[in-house]
Amino acid sequence: MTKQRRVVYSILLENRDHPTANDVFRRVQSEMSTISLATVYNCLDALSKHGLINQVNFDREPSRFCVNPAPHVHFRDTRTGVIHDIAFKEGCQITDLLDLPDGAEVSELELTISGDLPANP
Amino acid sequence: MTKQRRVVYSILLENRDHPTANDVFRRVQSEMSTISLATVYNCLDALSKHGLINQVNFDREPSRFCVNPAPHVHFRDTRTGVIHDIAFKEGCQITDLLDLPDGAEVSELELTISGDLPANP
DNA sequence: GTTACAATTTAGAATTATTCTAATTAGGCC
DNA sequence: GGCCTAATTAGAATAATTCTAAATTGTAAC
Repeated sequence: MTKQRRVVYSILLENRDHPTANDVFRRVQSEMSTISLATVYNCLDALSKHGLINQVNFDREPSRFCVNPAPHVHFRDTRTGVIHDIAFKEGCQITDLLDLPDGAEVSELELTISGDLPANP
Repeated sequence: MTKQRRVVYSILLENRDHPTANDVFRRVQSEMSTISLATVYNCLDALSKHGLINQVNFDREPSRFCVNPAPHVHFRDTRTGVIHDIAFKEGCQITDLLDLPDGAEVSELELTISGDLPANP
């Protein structure tokens, strides 16, 4: 854990809105003006490799980053653009629903959903 | 349906190995040497918009294209790199497993899995 | 058959998220 | 302090995709 990685991580914890690397860069700059974008990428990568954060990909948009350590999927509200973390229901295993070949071992799984949420009254 | 779109589509039907736009370009070139990469992108986009094909994204790798019209997800065998189409088990709705907010309407859903398949004996 | 029009294709330039490179800096250990 | 490794930095490079403007095609009307 370097100074930069700590700052990047704390910025992510501060506002869990699934920022892009660039968003993170701008936010971190405001409290560590000498940091470079490459470092932000390095830090995000290091944090990701150590399992502290997750990289979230919607289609081919810029990657976003998520500090939620619990297993979950992502739902983008197409009206507002907000990305919500969606938990699994108690005791549910997504792979139980799939016709996976015998012996298949899942190592990574990413589920992204887009759709509409009813406007809050 | 233009000539180019027909060729792109037939190339995809011919070999369902989830090629990238570039793969498609090279294959199409062999029977229509004047086609341009931009056209391949246009065609893939048009076919995709009309629901004939699906764009498949694994992390930030180049998009791949899939002609399987049935609902399914993608499993990449990390050993061979091959991408397999995985069907849902009978009558299974992935969203049933999720704690979606009330009234959420899913319009798109992409599930990608990486893992190991046992080597075939 | 020609003309007019819109949509598509083409080639190449532009964009942009990300990665790479090489040089500098920082931190830990003797 | 000096040494060593890893991390950071700035900027260039990469690569998938999109954009632009000109050329082509196909179609429908006349």
